[in-house]
Amino acid sequence: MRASPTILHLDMDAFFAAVEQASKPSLRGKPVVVGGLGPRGVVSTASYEARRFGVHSAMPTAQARRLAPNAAYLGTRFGLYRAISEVVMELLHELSPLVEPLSLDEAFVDLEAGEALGGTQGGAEGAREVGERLRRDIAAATGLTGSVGLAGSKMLAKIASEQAKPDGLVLIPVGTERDMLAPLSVRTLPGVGPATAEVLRRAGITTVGEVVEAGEDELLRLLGRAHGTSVHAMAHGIDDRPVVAERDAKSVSVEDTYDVDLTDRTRVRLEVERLAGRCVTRLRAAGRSGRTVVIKVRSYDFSTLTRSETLRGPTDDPGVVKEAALRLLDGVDTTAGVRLLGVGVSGLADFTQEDLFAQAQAALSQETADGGRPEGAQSPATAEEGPREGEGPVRAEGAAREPGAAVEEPGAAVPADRRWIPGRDVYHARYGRGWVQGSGVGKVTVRFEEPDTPPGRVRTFSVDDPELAPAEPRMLDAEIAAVLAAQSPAPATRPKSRSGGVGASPPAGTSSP
DNA sequence: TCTGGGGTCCTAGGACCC
DNA sequence: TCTGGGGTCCTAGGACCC
Repeated sequence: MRASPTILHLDMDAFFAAVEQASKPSLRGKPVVVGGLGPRGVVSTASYEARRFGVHSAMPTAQARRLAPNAAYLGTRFGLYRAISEVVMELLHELSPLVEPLSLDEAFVDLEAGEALGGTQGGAEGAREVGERLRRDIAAATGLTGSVGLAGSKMLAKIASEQAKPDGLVLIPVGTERDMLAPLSVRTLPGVGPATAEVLRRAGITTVGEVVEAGEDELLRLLGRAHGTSVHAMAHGIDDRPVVAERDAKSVSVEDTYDVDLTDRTRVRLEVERLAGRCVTRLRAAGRSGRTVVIKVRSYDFSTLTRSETLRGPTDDPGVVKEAALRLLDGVDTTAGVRLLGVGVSGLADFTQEDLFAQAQAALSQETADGGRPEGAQSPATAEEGPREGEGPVRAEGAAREPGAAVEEPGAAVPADRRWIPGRDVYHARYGRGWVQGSGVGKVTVRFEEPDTPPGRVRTFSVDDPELAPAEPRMLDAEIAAVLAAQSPAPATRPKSRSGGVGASPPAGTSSP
């Protein structure tokens, strides 16, 4: 605990939903729900208007639709959120070099490590001024609101920003934290989720004050060594965790939940291969390699198991990871039906240039020897495959394509850029820019408006109207536009025009020779 | 009303080693 | 002579977070 409230926590308000409202004038002030739109989708973010109906994050979208049938339901657009997040994070870096992002919309800043407080200031009022200025700068740059918490520790700064929501700032003066914490629910403490809260509740502990009263011995008995110690300290307002700028990822994983349970073993194997390919694509994009391959299988009844295998050395070879994943799958019974499959790699190491070069050489020579693509070679189709933002994986069993068929034979399924996901930006040759409001039975409904126009009107077209095409997101701010332009073409900004659709170039080294 | 996707950290048992 | 004992790696599962 430091002497001044110099740890800042920023939390953007209903971030994904707020971005959608900023880019869609007709949705401002209206209930908006962003998340998975399929039959098994869940809510990522609900706007404050939608929360009034009881809709919240992690709720099944089907349940949200019953609670708020008139809300706008939109798929996620991570490329756009990432671009805006980058601009916000840059503003944080102007305060201090010590910025710890927790997600796209949340970060800690250690103000003591920066210049923002100035030489003589440094006290509570200096920190408050920095926080208020930050909120103004964020609003000016993005049109969005964020809430700021300031305190002498991470935990308290985060509690403060929660109390500040929406669109506010709360500073917890150093020295007042114990009294402030005492009446709060144990769920307020970081690391206390549903399971821990239930253990504590059965022991008659529901508030932070009661945790303090229980004493450390009792907590250790109830929660075990590591957890008990941590909960005990947090309840006393003791939290010395430093703000840590950049941490290397320790694992990379990819998973898909299927709209309909998979039972066909061939299809299950095919999906595991595709997931392994996508996982390695991300691994290589990060310049990493990994030694342990993990698969995850969630059954029809939601029971979940993992199987892992540690290789003799780290790899970023898709063939090696696919083989390992399939080997692991061999030991799993999937006949009753699986709803989710996942593939991950952990035990990450940095791959050197030499390693990459040696691997490319090996792959090349093996290909020559085989007279074909080595199993390890990344096929363009595999790199290109995978669900776009806001949609689930391939719809249902039976829709399986041959591996590699996606690019060469786009007719095999509805092409990604012809699936009209609600919320996506589109361009119509006659009516201009707009966004997909809904689609079904061969029709797509588009609202023609842009961030800087008045609310627009709606028109309906055939889903294969040749004059209608997907469009890149557009935001007013020049800086956000620049970030968007820089990241395009990139997988995150899919979909785009058909000619550019193949432009999601795999990272260097993964394209086929 | 059935429950996403991407992560992190912790625990616990068995293998293996000295 | 039924049991050492500590350290490390691997595997599986679970809680938690956004």
